[in-house]
Amino acid sequence: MTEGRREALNQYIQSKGEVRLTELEGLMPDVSSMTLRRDLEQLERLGEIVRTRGGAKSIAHLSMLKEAAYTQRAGENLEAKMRIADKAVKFVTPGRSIYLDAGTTTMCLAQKIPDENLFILTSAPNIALELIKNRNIRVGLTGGQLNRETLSLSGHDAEGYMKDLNIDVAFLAASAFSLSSGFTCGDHSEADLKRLIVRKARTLVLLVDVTKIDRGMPYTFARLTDSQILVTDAPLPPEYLKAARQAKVTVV
Amino acid sequence: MTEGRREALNQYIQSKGEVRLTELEGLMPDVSSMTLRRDLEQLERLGEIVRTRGGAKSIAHLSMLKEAAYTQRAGENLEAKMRIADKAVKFVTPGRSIYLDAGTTTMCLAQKIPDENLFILTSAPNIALELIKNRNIRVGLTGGQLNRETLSLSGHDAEGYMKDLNIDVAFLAASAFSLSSGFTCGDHSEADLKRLIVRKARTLVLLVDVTKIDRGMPYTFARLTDSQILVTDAPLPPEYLKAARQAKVTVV
DNA sequence: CATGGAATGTGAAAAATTCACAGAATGATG
DNA sequence: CATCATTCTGTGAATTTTTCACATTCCATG
Repeated sequence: MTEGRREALNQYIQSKGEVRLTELEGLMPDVSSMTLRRDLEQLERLGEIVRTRGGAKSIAHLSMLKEAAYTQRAGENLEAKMRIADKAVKFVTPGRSIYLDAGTTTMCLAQKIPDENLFILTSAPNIALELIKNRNIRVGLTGGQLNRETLSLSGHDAEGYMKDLNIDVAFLAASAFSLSSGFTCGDHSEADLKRLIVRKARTLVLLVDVTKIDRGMPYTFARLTDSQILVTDAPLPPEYLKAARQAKVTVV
Repeated sequence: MTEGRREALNQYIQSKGEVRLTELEGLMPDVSSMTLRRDLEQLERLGEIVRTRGGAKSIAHLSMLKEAAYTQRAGENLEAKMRIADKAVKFVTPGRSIYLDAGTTTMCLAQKIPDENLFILTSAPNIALELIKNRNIRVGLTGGQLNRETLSLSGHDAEGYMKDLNIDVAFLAASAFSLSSGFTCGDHSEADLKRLIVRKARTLVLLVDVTKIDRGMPYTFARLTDSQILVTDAPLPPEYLKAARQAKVTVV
Protein backbone atom coordinates (compact mmCIF):
# COMPACT_ATOMS: atom_id res chain seq x y z
CA MET A 1 0.00 0.00 0.00
CA THR A 2 2.80 2.36 0.74
CA GLU A 3 4.29 1.25 -2.52
CA GLY A 4 1.18 2.25 -4.40
CA ARG A 5 1.08 5.63 -2.76
CA ARG A 6 4.66 6.33 -3.72
CA GLU A 7 3.96 5.23 -7.25
CA ALA A 8 0.99 7.57 -7.46
CA LEU A 9 3.01 10.35 -5.92
CA ASN A 10 5.75 9.93 -8.45
CA GLN A 11 3.24 9.79 -11.27
CA TYR A 12 1.73 13.03 -10.07
CA ILE A 13 5.04 14.81 -9.70
CA GLN A 14 6.26 13.64 -13.08
CA SER A 15 3.15 14.96 -14.74
CA LYS A 16 3.16 18.26 -12.90
CA GLY A 17 6.88 18.76 -13.05
CA GLU A 18 6.92 20.61 -9.77
CA VAL A 19 4.87 20.31 -6.61
CA ARG A 20 4.60 21.91 -3.22
CA LEU A 21 4.24 19.83 -0.12
CA THR A 22 0.99 21.54 0.85
CA GLU A 23 -0.36 20.54 -2.55
CA LEU A 24 0.45 16.92 -1.86
CA GLU A 25 -1.15 17.15 1.57
CA GLY A 26 -4.36 18.29 -0.10
CA LEU A 27 -4.05 15.47 -2.59
CA MET A 28 -3.59 12.78 0.01
CA PRO A 29 -5.44 13.77 3.13
CA ASP A 30 -5.17 10.29 4.63
CA VAL A 31 -1.49 10.46 5.41
CA SER A 32 0.52 12.89 7.42
CA SER A 33 2.93 15.34 5.90
CA MET A 34 5.73 13.46 7.56
CA THR A 35 4.87 10.37 5.56
CA LEU A 36 4.82 12.37 2.39
CA ARG A 37 8.21 13.78 3.27
CA ARG A 38 9.53 10.30 3.72
CA ASP A 39 8.05 9.28 0.40
CA LEU A 40 9.75 12.18 -1.30
CA GLU A 41 12.98 11.18 0.35
CA GLN A 42 12.56 7.73 -1.13
CA LEU A 43 11.78 9.04 -4.59
CA GLU A 44 14.79 11.29 -4.38
CA ARG A 45 16.94 8.31 -3.55
CA LEU A 46 15.56 6.55 -6.61
CA GLY A 47 16.64 9.48 -8.72
CA GLU A 48 13.15 10.43 -9.82
CA ILE A 49 12.92 13.83 -8.17
CA VAL A 50 14.87 16.45 -6.29
CA ARG A 51 13.46 17.79 -3.09
CA THR A 52 13.38 21.53 -2.89
CA ARG A 53 12.39 23.80 -0.09
CA GLY A 54 8.64 23.44 0.15
CA GLY A 55 8.25 20.58 -2.26
CA ALA A 56 9.93 18.69 -5.03
CA LYS A 57 10.68 18.78 -8.74
CA SER A 58 10.76 16.07 -11.35
CA ILE A 59 14.24 15.50 -12.69
CA ALA A 60 12.90 14.41 -16.08
CA HIS A 61 11.04 17.66 -16.26
CA LEU A 62 14.06 19.71 -15.32
CA SER A 63 16.17 18.09 -18.02
CA MET A 64 13.48 18.68 -20.57
CA LEU A 65 13.30 22.35 -19.70
CA LYS A 66 17.03 22.68 -19.93
CA GLU A 67 17.01 21.04 -23.32
CA ALA A 68 14.17 23.20 -24.56
CA ALA A 69 16.07 26.30 -23.47
CA TYR A 70 18.79 25.47 -25.93
CA THR A 71 16.58 24.79 -28.87
CA GLN A 72 14.56 27.84 -27.83
CA ARG A 73 11.16 26.65 -28.91
CA ALA A 74 9.63 25.60 -25.67
CA GLY A 75 6.46 23.58 -25.48
CA GLU A 76 4.32 26.12 -27.29
CA ASN A 77 1.27 24.40 -28.71
CA LEU A 78 1.88 21.57 -26.34
CA GLU A 79 -1.83 20.87 -26.07
CA ALA A 80 -2.17 20.55 -29.82
CA LYS A 81 0.91 18.37 -30.10
CA MET A 82 -0.39 16.08 -27.40
CA ARG A 83 -3.70 15.74 -29.17
CA ILE A 84 -1.96 14.84 -32.39
CA ALA A 85 0.26 12.35 -30.61
CA ASP A 86 -2.72 10.71 -28.96
CA LYS A 87 -4.36 10.14 -32.31
CA ALA A 88 -1.18 9.07 -34.05
CA VAL A 89 -0.14 6.48 -31.48
CA LYS A 90 -3.12 4.36 -32.53
CA PHE A 91 -1.28 3.54 -35.73
CA VAL A 92 1.54 1.91 -33.82
CA THR A 93 0.98 -1.82 -33.63
CA PRO A 94 3.31 -4.48 -32.19
CA GLY A 95 5.91 -6.11 -34.35
CA ARG A 96 6.23 -3.25 -36.78
CA SER A 97 9.15 -1.35 -38.15
CA ILE A 98 8.57 2.35 -37.63
CA TYR A 99 10.19 5.61 -38.60
CA LEU A 100 9.83 8.60 -36.32
CA ASP A 101 10.74 12.02 -37.59
CA ALA A 102 12.51 14.71 -35.56
CA GLY A 103 10.44 17.44 -33.94
CA THR A 104 8.54 18.29 -30.81
CA THR A 105 5.32 16.74 -32.05
CA THR A 106 7.03 13.44 -32.74
CA MET A 107 8.76 13.75 -29.36
CA CYS A 108 5.34 13.82 -27.74
CA LEU A 109 4.42 10.78 -29.78
CA ALA A 110 7.59 9.01 -28.68
CA GLN A 111 6.60 9.46 -25.05
CA LYS A 112 3.28 7.79 -25.68
CA ILE A 113 4.48 4.79 -27.62
CA PRO A 114 3.77 1.58 -25.70
CA ASP A 115 6.58 -0.69 -24.60
CA GLU A 116 6.00 -3.41 -27.18
CA ASN A 117 8.06 -5.38 -29.61
CA LEU A 118 8.95 -2.69 -32.12
CA PHE A 119 11.81 -1.46 -34.20
CA ILE A 120 11.91 2.30 -34.42
CA LEU A 121 14.24 4.27 -36.59
CA THR A 122 14.57 7.99 -36.00
CA SER A 123 16.75 10.88 -37.02
CA ALA A 124 16.45 12.61 -33.66
CA PRO A 125 18.88 11.70 -30.87
CA ASN A 126 16.59 13.04 -28.17
CA ILE A 127 13.75 10.86 -29.41
CA ALA A 128 16.05 7.86 -29.55
CA LEU A 129 17.00 8.41 -25.90
CA GLU A 130 13.36 8.67 -24.95
CA LEU A 131 12.43 5.48 -26.79
CA ILE A 132 15.29 3.44 -25.39
CA LYS A 133 13.75 3.65 -21.93
CA ASN A 134 11.33 1.00 -23.12
CA ARG A 135 12.66 -2.50 -22.63
CA ASN A 136 11.10 -3.99 -25.72
CA ILE A 137 11.79 -1.38 -28.33
CA ARG A 138 14.86 -1.61 -30.50
CA VAL A 139 16.00 1.83 -31.51
CA GLY A 140 17.97 2.82 -34.57
CA LEU A 141 19.43 6.21 -35.34
CA THR A 142 20.35 7.51 -38.75
CA GLY A 143 23.82 8.97 -38.62
CA GLY A 144 24.98 12.31 -39.84
CA GLN A 145 25.46 15.89 -38.78
CA LEU A 146 23.28 17.15 -35.99
CA ASN A 147 21.26 20.26 -36.73
CA ARG A 148 21.32 22.61 -33.76
CA GLU A 149 17.90 24.08 -34.39
CA THR A 150 15.88 20.98 -35.15
CA LEU A 151 17.96 18.39 -33.30
CA SER A 152 17.72 16.34 -36.44
CA LEU A 153 20.42 14.31 -38.13
CA SER A 154 21.01 14.66 -41.81
CA GLY A 155 23.63 14.90 -44.49
CA HIS A 156 24.82 11.37 -44.11
CA ASP A 157 24.33 8.82 -46.81
CA ALA A 158 21.03 7.67 -45.44
CA GLU A 159 20.19 6.06 -48.75
CA GLY A 160 22.86 3.46 -48.20
CA TYR A 161 21.92 3.03 -44.58
CA MET A 162 18.38 2.16 -45.37
CA LYS A 163 18.96 0.07 -48.45
CA ASP A 164 17.89 -3.12 -46.78
CA LEU A 165 15.69 -1.69 -44.10
CA ASN A 166 11.93 -1.83 -44.33
CA ILE A 167 9.65 0.74 -42.79
CA ASP A 168 6.06 -0.29 -42.16
CA VAL A 169 4.83 3.00 -40.81
CA ALA A 170 6.55 6.36 -41.00
CA PHE A 171 5.48 9.35 -38.94
CA LEU A 172 6.61 12.60 -40.50
CA ALA A 173 6.05 16.07 -39.14
CA ALA A 174 5.80 18.99 -41.53
CA SER A 175 6.84 22.56 -40.82
CA ALA A 176 4.18 23.74 -43.22
CA PHE A 177 1.46 22.37 -45.46
CA SER A 178 -0.43 23.88 -48.36
CA LEU A 179 -2.38 22.49 -51.28
CA SER A 180 -0.05 24.09 -53.78
CA SER A 181 3.30 23.14 -52.22
CA GLY A 182 2.36 20.04 -50.29
CA PHE A 183 4.29 19.21 -47.12
CA THR A 184 7.35 21.38 -46.75
CA CYS A 185 10.25 21.98 -44.42
CA GLY A 186 13.02 24.51 -44.10
CA ASP A 187 16.16 22.46 -44.50
CA HIS A 188 17.51 21.00 -47.67
CA SER A 189 19.19 17.90 -46.39
CA GLU A 190 16.40 17.14 -43.98
CA ALA A 191 14.03 17.26 -46.92
CA ASP A 192 16.28 14.77 -48.69
CA LEU A 193 15.96 12.35 -45.81
CA LYS A 194 12.23 12.82 -45.58
CA ARG A 195 11.79 12.16 -49.28
CA LEU A 196 13.69 8.94 -48.88
CA ILE A 197 11.39 7.92 -46.06
CA VAL A 198 8.36 8.81 -48.14
CA ARG A 199 9.59 6.41 -50.80
CA LYS A 200 10.44 3.63 -48.38
CA ALA A 201 7.45 3.68 -46.07
CA ARG A 202 4.56 1.36 -46.67
CA THR A 203 2.23 3.59 -44.70
CA LEU A 204 2.94 7.28 -44.42
CA VAL A 205 1.42 9.23 -41.55
CA LEU A 206 1.74 13.00 -41.69
CA LEU A 207 1.44 15.02 -38.48
CA VAL A 208 0.37 18.62 -38.95
CA ASP A 209 -1.07 21.08 -36.53
CA VAL A 210 -3.56 23.46 -38.06
CA THR A 211 -1.46 26.56 -37.42
CA LYS A 212 0.88 25.24 -40.09
CA ILE A 213 -1.75 24.92 -42.75
CA ASP A 214 -1.75 27.19 -45.78
CA ARG A 215 1.88 28.01 -45.25
CA GLY A 216 4.93 27.10 -47.22
CA MET A 217 8.58 26.47 -46.48
CA PRO A 218 11.38 26.21 -49.06
CA TYR A 219 11.56 22.45 -49.58
CA THR A 220 8.73 20.13 -50.46
CA PHE A 221 9.23 16.57 -49.29
CA ALA A 222 5.81 15.08 -49.91
CA ARG A 223 2.52 15.66 -51.65
CA LEU A 224 -0.85 14.96 -50.18
CA THR A 225 -1.19 11.96 -52.48
CA ASP A 226 1.96 10.41 -51.05
CA SER A 227 0.41 9.96 -47.64
CA GLN A 228 -2.14 7.50 -46.35
CA ILE A 229 -3.03 9.19 -43.11
CA LEU A 230 -3.13 12.80 -42.03
CA VAL A 231 -3.31 13.59 -38.33
CA THR A 232 -4.28 17.05 -37.15
CA ASP A 233 -5.24 18.61 -33.83
CA ALA A 234 -8.36 20.39 -35.11
CA PRO A 235 -10.72 20.19 -38.10
CA LEU A 236 -9.21 21.01 -41.46
CA PRO A 237 -10.49 23.83 -43.69
CA PRO A 238 -13.13 22.54 -46.17
CA GLU A 239 -10.95 22.75 -49.26
CA TYR A 240 -8.28 20.70 -47.54
CA LEU A 241 -10.80 18.12 -46.47
CA LYS A 242 -12.02 17.85 -50.01
CA ALA A 243 -8.51 17.48 -51.38
CA ALA A 244 -7.77 14.79 -48.84
CA ARG A 245 -10.88 12.88 -49.84
CA GLN A 246 -9.89 13.07 -53.45
CA ALA A 247 -6.38 11.83 -52.60
CA LYS A 248 -7.93 8.98 -50.58
CA VAL A 249 -6.14 10.15 -47.46
CA THR A 250 -7.63 9.24 -44.10
CA VAL A 251 -7.93 12.36 -41.99
CA VAL A 252 -7.89 11.90 -38.22
CA MET B 1 32.42 41.52 -10.75
CA THR B 2 29.21 39.99 -9.56
CA GLU B 3 28.97 38.43 -12.97
CA GLY B 4 32.33 36.80 -12.59
CA ARG B 5 31.46 35.46 -9.19
CA ARG B 6 28.28 33.90 -10.50
CA GLU B 7 30.14 32.38 -13.36
CA ALA B 8 32.70 30.89 -11.00
CA LEU B 9 29.94 29.69 -8.73
CA ASN B 10 28.16 27.99 -11.57
CA GLN B 11 31.39 26.45 -12.77
CA TYR B 12 32.03 25.10 -9.31
CA ILE B 13 28.56 23.68 -8.89
CA GLN B 14 28.57 22.10 -12.32
CA SER B 15 31.83 20.36 -11.59
CA LYS B 16 30.85 19.21 -8.13
CA GLY B 17 27.31 18.34 -9.05
CA GLU B 18 26.04 19.20 -5.62
CA VAL B 19 27.06 21.77 -3.06
CA ARG B 20 26.08 22.97 0.39
CA LEU B 21 25.77 26.60 1.18
CA THR B 22 28.30 26.38 4.00
CA GLU B 23 30.74 24.96 1.48
CA LEU B 24 30.25 27.98 -0.76
CA GLU B 25 30.69 30.30 2.19
CA GLY B 26 34.05 28.73 2.83
CA LEU B 27 34.91 29.02 -0.82
CA MET B 28 34.06 32.69 -1.06
CA PRO B 29 34.74 34.29 2.28
CA ASP B 30 34.51 37.80 0.82
CA VAL B 31 30.80 37.79 0.31
CA SER B 32 27.97 37.15 2.70
CA SER B 33 25.80 34.08 2.58
CA MET B 34 22.92 36.27 1.55
CA THR B 35 24.75 37.23 -1.61
CA LEU B 36 25.46 33.62 -2.36
CA ARG B 37 21.82 32.84 -1.88
CA ARG B 38 20.89 35.52 -4.33
CA ASP B 39 23.42 34.16 -6.77
CA LEU B 40 21.93 30.71 -6.48
CA GLU B 41 18.51 32.20 -7.04
CA GLN B 42 19.81 33.76 -10.24
CA LEU B 43 21.41 30.55 -11.44
CA GLU B 44 18.20 28.72 -10.72
CA ARG B 45 16.31 31.20 -12.83
CA LEU B 46 18.75 30.58 -15.64
CA GLY B 47 17.98 26.89 -15.45
CA GLU B 48 21.47 25.86 -14.48
CA ILE B 49 20.76 24.54 -11.00
CA VAL B 50 18.01 23.66 -8.57
CA ARG B 51 18.21 24.99 -5.09
CA THR B 52 17.74 22.43 -2.39
CA ARG B 53 17.56 22.76 1.34
CA GLY B 54 21.05 23.67 2.41
CA GLY B 55 22.53 24.15 -1.02
CA ALA B 56 22.03 23.46 -4.68
CA LYS B 57 22.41 20.81 -7.37
CA SER B 58 23.45 21.01 -10.97
CA ILE B 59 20.64 20.15 -13.35
CA ALA B 60 23.05 18.83 -15.94
CA HIS B 61 24.40 16.54 -13.29
CA LEU B 62 20.98 15.35 -12.21
CA SER B 63 20.02 14.51 -15.78
CA MET B 64 23.22 12.62 -16.17
CA LEU B 65 22.54 10.55 -13.09
CA LYS B 66 19.04 9.78 -14.23
CA GLU B 67 20.30 8.73 -17.59
CA ALA B 68 22.91 6.55 -15.96
CA ALA B 69 20.16 4.94 -13.90
CA TYR B 70 18.51 3.75 -17.09
CA THR B 71 21.69 2.21 -18.32
CA GLN B 72 23.29 0.33 -15.47
CA ARG B 73 25.55 1.88 -12.94
CA ALA B 74 24.95 5.21 -11.31
CA GLY B 75 27.72 7.73 -11.79
CA GLU B 76 29.47 6.76 -8.63
CA ASN B 77 33.05 7.81 -9.13
CA LEU B 78 31.99 11.19 -10.34
CA GLU B 79 34.91 12.92 -8.67
CA ALA B 80 37.30 10.64 -10.48
CA LYS B 81 35.55 11.09 -13.81
CA MET B 82 35.65 14.84 -13.41
CA ARG B 83 39.33 14.75 -12.66
CA ILE B 84 39.94 12.69 -15.76
CA ALA B 85 37.82 15.03 -17.84
CA ASP B 86 39.69 18.06 -16.54
CA LYS B 87 42.98 16.59 -17.64
CA ALA B 88 41.69 15.29 -20.94
CA VAL B 89 40.09 18.54 -22.07
CA LYS B 90 43.57 20.05 -22.36
CA PHE B 91 44.10 17.95 -25.47
CA VAL B 92 41.22 19.63 -27.24
CA THR B 93 42.51 22.45 -29.41
CA PRO B 94 40.53 24.64 -31.82
CA GLY B 95 40.07 23.61 -35.40
CA ARG B 96 40.43 19.91 -34.77
CA SER B 97 38.38 16.94 -35.72
CA ILE B 98 37.61 14.91 -32.63
CA TYR B 99 36.03 11.60 -31.74
CA LEU B 100 34.31 11.20 -28.39
CA ASP B 101 33.42 7.77 -27.16
CA ALA B 102 30.22 6.85 -25.33
CA GLY B 103 30.30 6.61 -21.55
CA THR B 104 29.90 8.66 -18.42
CA THR B 105 33.52 9.72 -18.31
CA THR B 106 33.36 11.05 -21.84
CA MET B 107 30.05 12.69 -20.98
CA CYS B 108 31.86 14.63 -18.26
CA LEU B 109 34.46 15.56 -20.82
CA ALA B 110 31.79 16.71 -23.24
CA GLN B 111 30.47 19.14 -20.67
CA LYS B 112 33.89 20.71 -20.29
CA ILE B 113 34.75 21.12 -23.94
CA PRO B 114 35.09 24.81 -24.82
CA ASP B 115 32.82 26.39 -27.40
CA GLU B 116 35.37 26.65 -30.16
CA ASN B 117 35.56 25.79 -33.83
CA LEU B 118 35.55 22.01 -33.66
CA PHE B 119 34.11 19.02 -35.38
CA ILE B 120 33.20 16.28 -32.96
CA LEU B 121 32.04 12.84 -33.93
CA THR B 122 30.51 10.61 -31.30
CA SER B 123 28.62 7.37 -31.00
CA ALA B 124 26.58 8.56 -28.04
CA PRO B 125 23.32 10.45 -28.66
CA ASN B 126 23.35 11.95 -25.18
CA ILE B 127 26.83 13.32 -25.71
CA ALA B 128 25.83 14.70 -29.09
CA LEU B 129 22.95 16.57 -27.47
CA GLU B 130 25.28 17.94 -24.84
CA LEU B 131 27.81 19.13 -27.40
CA ILE B 132 25.28 20.75 -29.70
CA LYS B 133 24.59 23.37 -27.03
CA ASN B 134 27.82 25.01 -28.12
CA ARG B 135 27.35 27.40 -31.00
CA ASN B 136 30.67 26.72 -32.66
CA ILE B 137 30.89 22.97 -32.51
CA ARG B 138 29.67 20.87 -35.40
CA VAL B 139 28.46 17.53 -34.14
CA GLY B 140 28.32 14.26 -36.02
CA LEU B 141 26.73 11.03 -34.87
CA THR B 142 27.56 7.58 -36.12
CA GLY B 143 24.35 5.80 -36.97
CA GLY B 144 23.24 2.38 -35.91
CA GLN B 145 21.37 0.54 -33.24
CA LEU B 146 21.25 2.12 -29.83
CA ASN B 147 22.49 0.00 -26.97
CA ARG B 148 20.23 0.36 -23.95
CA GLU B 149 22.96 -0.30 -21.43
CA THR B 150 25.73 1.89 -22.75
CA LEU B 151 23.72 4.43 -24.75
CA SER B 152 26.15 3.77 -27.54
CA LEU B 153 25.43 3.35 -31.21
CA SER B 154 26.91 0.44 -33.06
CA GLY B 155 26.24 -2.24 -35.62
CA HIS B 156 25.98 0.14 -38.50
CA ASP B 157 28.52 0.16 -41.25
CA ALA B 158 30.68 2.76 -39.55
CA GLU B 159 33.56 1.82 -41.76
CA GLY B 160 31.85 3.28 -44.76
CA TYR B 161 30.66 6.27 -42.82
CA MET B 162 34.15 7.26 -41.84
CA LYS B 163 35.91 6.42 -45.06
CA ASP B 164 36.65 10.03 -45.86
CA LEU B 165 36.57 11.43 -42.39
CA ASN B 166 39.71 12.34 -40.53
CA ILE B 167 40.02 12.20 -36.78
CA ASP B 168 42.78 14.26 -35.21
CA VAL B 169 42.17 13.27 -31.64
CA ALA B 170 40.06 10.39 -30.37
CA PHE B 171 39.02 10.04 -26.75
CA LEU B 172 38.15 6.46 -25.87
CA ALA B 173 36.97 5.18 -22.51
CA ALA B 174 37.76 1.64 -21.50
CA SER B 175 35.61 -0.57 -19.28
CA ALA B 176 38.75 -2.33 -18.13
CA PHE B 177 42.49 -2.21 -18.63
CA SER B 178 45.21 -4.72 -17.93
CA LEU B 179 48.72 -5.25 -19.18
CA SER B 180 47.86 -8.65 -20.57
CA SER B 181 44.57 -7.83 -22.33
CA GLY B 182 45.04 -4.15 -23.03
CA PHE B 183 41.96 -1.93 -23.17
CA THR B 184 38.78 -3.95 -23.19
CA CYS B 185 35.04 -3.51 -23.28
CA GLY B 186 32.03 -5.74 -22.92
CA ASP B 187 30.29 -5.44 -26.25
CA HIS B 188 31.33 -6.98 -29.50
CA SER B 189 30.08 -4.43 -31.95
CA GLU B 190 31.17 -1.52 -29.81
CA ALA B 191 34.62 -3.00 -29.79
CA ASP B 192 34.46 -3.10 -33.58
CA LEU B 193 33.73 0.59 -33.72
CA LYS B 194 36.44 1.40 -31.23
CA ARG B 195 38.99 -0.57 -33.19
CA LEU B 196 38.10 1.40 -36.26
CA ILE B 197 38.61 4.63 -34.35
CA VAL B 198 41.94 3.39 -33.06
CA ARG B 199 43.03 2.90 -36.65
CA LYS B 200 41.73 6.23 -37.88
CA ALA B 201 42.82 8.54 -35.09
CA ARG B 202 46.05 10.44 -35.39
CA THR B 203 46.24 10.88 -31.63
CA LEU B 204 44.59 8.37 -29.36
CA VAL B 205 43.70 9.40 -25.82
CA LEU B 206 42.58 6.64 -23.47
CA LEU B 207 40.54 7.54 -20.39
CA VAL B 208 40.73 5.06 -17.55
CA ASP B 209 39.92 5.41 -13.92
CA VAL B 210 42.15 3.42 -11.64
CA THR B 211 39.36 1.19 -10.34
CA LYS B 212 39.28 -0.36 -13.81
CA ILE B 213 42.91 -1.25 -13.84
CA ASP B 214 43.99 -4.86 -13.71
CA ARG B 215 40.62 -6.01 -14.89
CA GLY B 216 39.51 -7.51 -18.15
CA MET B 217 36.37 -7.53 -20.24
CA PRO B 218 35.64 -9.86 -23.17
CA TYR B 219 36.74 -7.71 -26.10
CA THR B 220 40.07 -6.01 -26.57
CA PHE B 221 39.93 -2.91 -28.74
CA ALA B 222 43.37 -1.42 -28.17
CA ARG B 223 46.81 -2.16 -26.78
CA LEU B 224 48.83 0.21 -24.71
CA THR B 225 51.13 0.76 -27.69
CA ASP B 226 48.23 1.97 -29.81
CA SER B 227 47.70 5.02 -27.64
CA GLN B 228 49.65 8.23 -27.33
CA ILE B 229 48.11 9.52 -24.13
CA LEU B 230 46.67 7.83 -21.09
CA VAL B 231 44.58 9.86 -18.69
CA THR B 232 43.82 8.57 -15.20
CA ASP B 233 42.38 10.03 -12.03
CA ALA B 234 45.09 8.77 -9.71
CA PRO B 235 48.66 7.48 -9.95
CA LEU B 236 49.11 4.21 -11.81
CA PRO B 237 50.65 1.13 -10.21
CA PRO B 238 54.43 1.01 -10.81
CA GLU B 239 54.35 -1.81 -13.34
CA TYR B 240 51.80 0.05 -15.42
CA LEU B 241 53.86 3.19 -15.30
CA LYS B 242 56.85 1.26 -16.49
CA ALA B 243 54.90 -0.33 -19.31
CA ALA B 244 53.59 3.06 -20.37
CA ARG B 245 57.11 4.46 -20.45
CA GLN B 246 58.25 1.58 -22.58
CA ALA B 247 55.35 2.10 -24.95
CA LYS B 248 56.18 5.83 -25.11
CA VAL B 249 52.75 6.71 -23.82
CA THR B 250 52.29 10.00 -22.02
CA VAL B 251 50.56 9.41 -18.71
CA VAL B 252 48.57 12.30 -17.29
C1' DC C 1 29.27 66.01 -8.21
C1' DA C 2 24.79 64.56 -7.50
C1' DT C 3 21.64 60.80 -8.25
C1' DG C 4 19.34 56.55 -9.48
C1' DG C 5 19.69 51.82 -9.59
C1' DA C 6 21.83 47.64 -8.64
C1' DA C 7 24.41 44.88 -5.42
C1' DT C 8 25.46 43.76 -0.71
C1' DG C 9 25.20 43.06 4.40
C1' DT C 10 22.50 42.59 8.78
C1' DG C 11 19.53 40.61 12.10
C1' DA C 12 15.01 39.30 13.20
C1' DA C 13 10.95 36.73 11.68
C1' DA C 14 8.98 33.01 9.28
C1' DA C 15 9.13 29.02 7.30
C1' DA C 16 10.32 24.16 6.49
C1' DT C 17 12.85 20.21 7.79
C1' DT C 18 14.68 17.00 10.85
C1' DC C 19 14.68 14.27 14.89
C1' DA C 20 13.35 11.03 18.38
C1' DC C 21 10.06 8.40 20.17
C1' DA C 22 5.72 5.93 20.55
C1' DG C 23 1.96 3.69 18.48
C1' DA C 24 0.03 1.09 14.47
C1' DA C 25 0.21 -1.92 10.72
C1' DT C 26 2.22 -5.64 8.34
C1' DG C 27 3.94 -10.11 7.50
C1' DA C 28 6.38 -14.17 8.31
C1' DT C 29 6.64 -18.23 11.28
C1' DG C 30 5.93 -21.74 14.59
C1' DC D 1 -3.99 -18.04 15.32
C1' DA D 2 -0.84 -16.01 18.37
C1' DT D 3 3.64 -13.90 18.48
C1' DC D 4 7.50 -11.64 17.29
C1' DA D 5 10.20 -8.70 14.36
C1' DT D 6 10.12 -5.38 11.06
C1' DT D 7 8.50 -1.67 8.73
C1' DC D 8 5.52 2.21 8.44
C1' DT D 9 3.28 6.19 10.49
C1' DG D 10 2.00 10.28 13.48
C1' DT D 11 3.25 13.88 16.84
C1' DG D 12 5.35 17.87 18.60
C1' DA D 13 9.52 19.97 19.86
C1' DA D 14 14.20 21.24 18.30
C1' DT D 15 16.99 22.62 14.70
C1' DT D 16 18.19 24.52 10.51
C1' DT D 17 17.50 27.11 6.66
C1' DT D 18 15.31 30.62 4.21
C1' DT D 19 13.06 34.80 3.63
C1' DC D 20 12.18 39.52 4.43
C1' DA D 21 12.76 44.40 5.15
C1' DC D 22 15.75 47.85 5.49
C1' DA D 23 20.29 50.21 5.69
C1' DT D 24 24.48 50.74 3.29
C1' DT D 25 27.75 50.71 -0.31
C1' DC D 26 29.17 50.88 -4.95
C1' DC D 27 29.01 52.32 -9.79
C1' DA D 28 27.83 54.42 -13.93
C1' DT D 29 25.72 58.33 -16.07
C1' DG D 30 23.81 62.74 -16.81
